Amino acid sequence: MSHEKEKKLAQARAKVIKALAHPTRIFMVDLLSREDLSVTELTEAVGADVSTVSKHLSLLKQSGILIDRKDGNRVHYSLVCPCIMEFIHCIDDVIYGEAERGMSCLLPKGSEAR
Amino acid sequence: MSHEKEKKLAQARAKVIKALAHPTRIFMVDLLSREDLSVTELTEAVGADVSTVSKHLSLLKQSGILIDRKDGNRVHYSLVCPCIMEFIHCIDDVIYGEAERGMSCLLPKGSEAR
DNA sequence: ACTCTATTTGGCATATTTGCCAAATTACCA
DNA sequence: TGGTAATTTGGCAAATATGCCAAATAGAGT
Repeated sequence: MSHEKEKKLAQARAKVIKALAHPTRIFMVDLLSREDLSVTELTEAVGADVSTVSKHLSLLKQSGILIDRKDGNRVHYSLVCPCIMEFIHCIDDVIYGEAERGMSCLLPKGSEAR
Repeated sequence: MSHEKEKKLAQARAKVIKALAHPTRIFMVDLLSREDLSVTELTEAVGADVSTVSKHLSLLKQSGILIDRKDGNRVHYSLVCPCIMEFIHCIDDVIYGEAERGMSCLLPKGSEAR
């Protein structure tokens, strides 16, 4: 069976994308794209239990999306790669497409018809 | 508690990203970024049960990522928005960053927060 | 040492997701 | 009309993910 290499790649990609696949985690990434924040600050913004937020952050860190930095008592998280937000804006294109059914992103691929 | 608007957005984003958060589905999207394929063709490439593949495709369609087109007996799926692959390539940057811990996505475009 | 505050971890009950089988559906063709 | 290939759907058991509580850990200041 071919495609073995592509399948491995897909697995690695899935691991990262899964880490983003949660409303709270996306929200936090969005916030962190503007400024670094501590767990407490994120917890307030999110409005969930601290332990829950901590686990979300841990997941995002393990996936290579965030890094943490100790600052005395606190831990600040920040985006490793700002391109994540570009990525997410691309998702927004899909959302628009869903709503308007006209077309969404950059180029029509020549396969509309509907 | 503010951020209500951003949270709604995060929810919409999560719906789309969740649809991508599976190795098989990413693999299929990758294949479809090169050419449209039928369910049978995708099933062969993926190596899972047809019903499983069909359900994956249905999910991707419902999320606005794919559209289907009937062709006689068959159904061909294709990417609605090619930008999805950019998104995925950005994910690759994160994967590299994970492996090399050096730096990854030295941005091709004007980025750096926004 | 004791006390806060901040963060992480363990445990667990409750959702959600996944993937296979079998059965239903749809379209083509003889 | 019957037969066959292509696709979807229903159902269900097994695997994962989620979120809260309680308990553990870490740092700063007294």
